[in-house]
Amino acid sequence: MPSYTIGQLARLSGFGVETIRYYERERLVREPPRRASGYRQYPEDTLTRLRFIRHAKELGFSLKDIKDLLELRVAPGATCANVRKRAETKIADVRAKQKKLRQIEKALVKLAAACRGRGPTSNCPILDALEERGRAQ
Amino acid sequence: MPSYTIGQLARLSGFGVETIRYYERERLVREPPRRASGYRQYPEDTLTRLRFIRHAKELGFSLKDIKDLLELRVAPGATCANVRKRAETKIADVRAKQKKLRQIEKALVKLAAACRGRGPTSNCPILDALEERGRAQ
DNA sequence: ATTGACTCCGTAGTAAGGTACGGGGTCTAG
DNA sequence: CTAGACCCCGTACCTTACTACGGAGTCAAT
Repeated sequence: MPSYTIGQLARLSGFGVETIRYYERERLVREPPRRASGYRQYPEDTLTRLRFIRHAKELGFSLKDIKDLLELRVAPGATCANVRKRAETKIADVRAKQKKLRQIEKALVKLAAACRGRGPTSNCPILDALEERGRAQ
Repeated sequence: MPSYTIGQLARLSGFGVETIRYYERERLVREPPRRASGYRQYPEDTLTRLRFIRHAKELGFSLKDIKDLLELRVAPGATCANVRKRAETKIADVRAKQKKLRQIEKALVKLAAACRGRGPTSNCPILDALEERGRAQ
């Protein structure tokens, strides 16, 4: 199985080397084994994990949220009932986010459709669609 | 039509007074008219806007992103073609976010379903579903 | 008229999430 | 066997997005 140095991982994941070290300190990625020289040797799955972190960040999860999500797998001694309960909370969060995104999407589509590509912005009729949609809780 | 003091707006929007003043400095909300005393008098639509900001923040948009979204309405002198192009870029962003959320949701649902509520976590078979899904670009 | 809550402003401080630096050791291709 | 690229560590610094402070004026009710 392949293994990576921190620099290779940085290139492949799109994070900086310093950021990966920071995530290690913050326990978002596990401490990898080292070679004799002290160099970190990362297993493949660290890359998977880093990519997950990237996606989750773009979706507005904090590093703490992401840690919680990742720990749904590993929480030592936690019961399945507990894991399930926490998963269900996260599912509700995720669904709420999707709903809000659908509202914003709908408003943007309306906006784009209303613009026929001529005239100044102030002549576009539904330019406040975004705020109309934003009003919905 | 109703108007609000900054404190009323704070209570209704869930932001602090200081945060609203900060958003004014950062041009996320327009400077409201003042009464003789210098007190701010906000129109109703500022509340709508603040609620929109709240939702967008939860979805991982930065204040700069949010400003861009809000300015799709007001950009002075911008052509409709331009607005439409920018709206379409945002639509693509929003759809990508939704896709990622659906993947995370699916993984969480699988996780919750796999847990029958008994035994320790380590006995749950599909606890790495999250990372499996996270792998998908 | 006074009291208590609210508002004004500018400026300073804080928390999260990185990002850079610097002095040193390591690795590998030529 | 050495140059250039990479890695080690700790610490300091930076940006974003608030949050708090403090001294002064305002407002509404008693």
